[in-house]
Amino acid sequence: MSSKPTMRDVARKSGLSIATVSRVINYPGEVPAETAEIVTAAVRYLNYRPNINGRRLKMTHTRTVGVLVPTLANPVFATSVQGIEQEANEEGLTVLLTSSNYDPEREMGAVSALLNNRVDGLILTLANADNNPVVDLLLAEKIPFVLLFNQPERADIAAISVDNAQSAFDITNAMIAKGHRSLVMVAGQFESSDRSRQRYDGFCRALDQAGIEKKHLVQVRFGETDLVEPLRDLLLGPDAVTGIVCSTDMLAIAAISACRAHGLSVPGDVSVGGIDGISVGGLITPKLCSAVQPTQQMGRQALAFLRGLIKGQTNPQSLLLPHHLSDGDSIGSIRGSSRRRSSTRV
Amino acid sequence: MSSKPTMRDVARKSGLSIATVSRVINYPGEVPAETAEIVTAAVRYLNYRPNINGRRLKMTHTRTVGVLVPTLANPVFATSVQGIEQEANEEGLTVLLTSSNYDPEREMGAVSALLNNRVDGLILTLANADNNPVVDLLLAEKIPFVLLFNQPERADIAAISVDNAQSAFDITNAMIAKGHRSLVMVAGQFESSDRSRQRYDGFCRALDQAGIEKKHLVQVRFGETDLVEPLRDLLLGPDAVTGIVCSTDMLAIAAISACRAHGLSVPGDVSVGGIDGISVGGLITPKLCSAVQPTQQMGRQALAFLRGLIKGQTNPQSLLLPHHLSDGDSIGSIRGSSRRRSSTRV
DNA sequence: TCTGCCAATGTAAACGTTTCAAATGTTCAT
DNA sequence: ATGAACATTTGAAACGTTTACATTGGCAGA
Repeated sequence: MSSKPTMRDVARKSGLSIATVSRVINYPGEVPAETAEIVTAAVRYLNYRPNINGRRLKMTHTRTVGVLVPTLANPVFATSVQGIEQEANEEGLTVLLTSSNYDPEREMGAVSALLNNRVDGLILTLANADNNPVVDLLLAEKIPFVLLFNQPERADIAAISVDNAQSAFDITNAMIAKGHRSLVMVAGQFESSDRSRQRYDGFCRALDQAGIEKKHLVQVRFGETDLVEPLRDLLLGPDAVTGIVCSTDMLAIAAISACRAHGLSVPGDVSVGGIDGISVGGLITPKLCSAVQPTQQMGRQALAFLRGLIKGQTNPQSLLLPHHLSDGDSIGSIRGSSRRRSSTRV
Repeated sequence: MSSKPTMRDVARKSGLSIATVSRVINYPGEVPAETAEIVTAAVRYLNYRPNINGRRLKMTHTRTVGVLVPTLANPVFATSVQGIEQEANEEGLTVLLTSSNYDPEREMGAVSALLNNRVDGLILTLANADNNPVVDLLLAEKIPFVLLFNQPERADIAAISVDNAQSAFDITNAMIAKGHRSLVMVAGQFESSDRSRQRYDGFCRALDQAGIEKKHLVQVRFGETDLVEPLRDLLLGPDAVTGIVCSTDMLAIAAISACRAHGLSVPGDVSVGGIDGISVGGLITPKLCSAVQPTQQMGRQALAFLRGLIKGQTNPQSLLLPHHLSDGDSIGSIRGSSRRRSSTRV
């Protein structure tokens, strides 16, 4: 007997029927203690473990949820997955994880694979939530899903996010409040992230409100961490900026590094702010100023939300969680003289 | 017809048998182009997607691998999972991800859940690879598995890792070479990570070789990022250290932060070195000196390795990948005067 | 003793695949 | 015309569960 023991084997061993065994395993309460004991003894003796695939085939639901994130390399997504996992674990749900690498093309393939697995529902962070074929597919097939970090325009889609535009608005304002008038936003490419665009909108709104005309934008491929060249002109050129607003903390950390590489100090010469609130931001020097979102909590919420949808709860609601500005020291007051000196130095 | 279309539906629609449909889907080459066309038309028309659970039940293998990591919050593991995912994706394998949160108790539960899913094999990063009940279970059940980051004592277990002791030895030596004689290692608790212990061993070996008697050790819970108190005495006390070797880069970043909090500069007053080589280490100031392991590559390798075992390749081999020291500037030459000044300053 | 009821257990039919063995058709040399 | 050889296709039996329904037996009430 080399193959794995099945329920039938347990039944034979315990002299009971396969149905009783099944009941002992799934509804322990509905079976007399003695029989349960016999069965569990056989289970232990044979080292039996239920084949979940048999169950999944029979049952209408699989107690499995699919998760799609752009990448695990950015701690903001890794942390959200942690939250999802925790909550899933507590509920005895299995998580199927995939990543798109920010590639809209791969999103469909990944979701397709998840659907083939007959997941009960999905948690997705999409490149672009609006006009997305994946969203259309899911709606058409009536598969419950929750968007995470996306802020779709349509109101009938469940989504958990912070207010992206407002986050960017706030961090930008924090710089403006310190006297900065010449700012650039460093953002991931808009095609790869609607968050990027929304955050850029918030950045622009803040500048507009302050009556600042000049709006610089530097876009980089996702995963790129070398900002030395992309920022050269804006840091050293004739109309050099004094503040860099980054659409993610990862970019902010890279921006600080680039400033240093150009001989500029942060926040002495240039101020830098980020968005996301990844934990490492609080450990580096200067401590990163960021619009912090409750990332892990958002993951948990997303799963809780999804469970509701799976249970049949209708009318998906979007949830905008509050963000807050962290008290870092990567944003400083403008000091015209210091900035001039360092920019002429090169 | 609200329920999902099945293969039977496709067969009916295309006027062919269910067996032919199956063949078109699984072995497209072995079927005349015309019939294939008819079938795929029906598939498209019905929006049919194969139910993987049906297949998994019938087949002996599931084309699914289970992955267990301590946490995704540490980029070193997140990155390795990225590597695993990439390779799995290319092979059309599904990844089931779980995390133990460094808790040995939870390892068994997590692996058990993965086995219930009938994964074809496992990639595990265990708290402690030696005398581990999970390892025993897997060996007993003859489930292929590969350890990642673990360096087990037994030679008959497949494992992919760098040489942990040697990594620590090298980074420690780098400090000694700069004149440091008073060193501490900051490590995660040994019960939660055999890597920690192995790295501590390497640290000790380097000190021994240099004839340094005093071996300081500070152990912290995993996930802990506040080292201000744990390091207070060793940074400010009478026999303050000049160098901190950390068993992970995350700890190293936290250690640098703690030094700053105590008014000490890195590397001016204290040198700090890490192990792992997480990417953010290269972006912060000072650039982190670290014993770098090819994390993502290790993930890919682990999966490639696992595929071999699943295919029946016997005699699992361990693989020690090379590490290298990164050229950072968190390790500086000893400057007795400077160190004294700053330590008396407080 | 019989009836009816209830608790405990068992029987058997799915669930959606894959795949072996068998059936059907087609081609071609004889 | 016959049948061998082959290319296609099909029927049907698993795979390991869950669960509606049937069966069993014990026991209370008459």
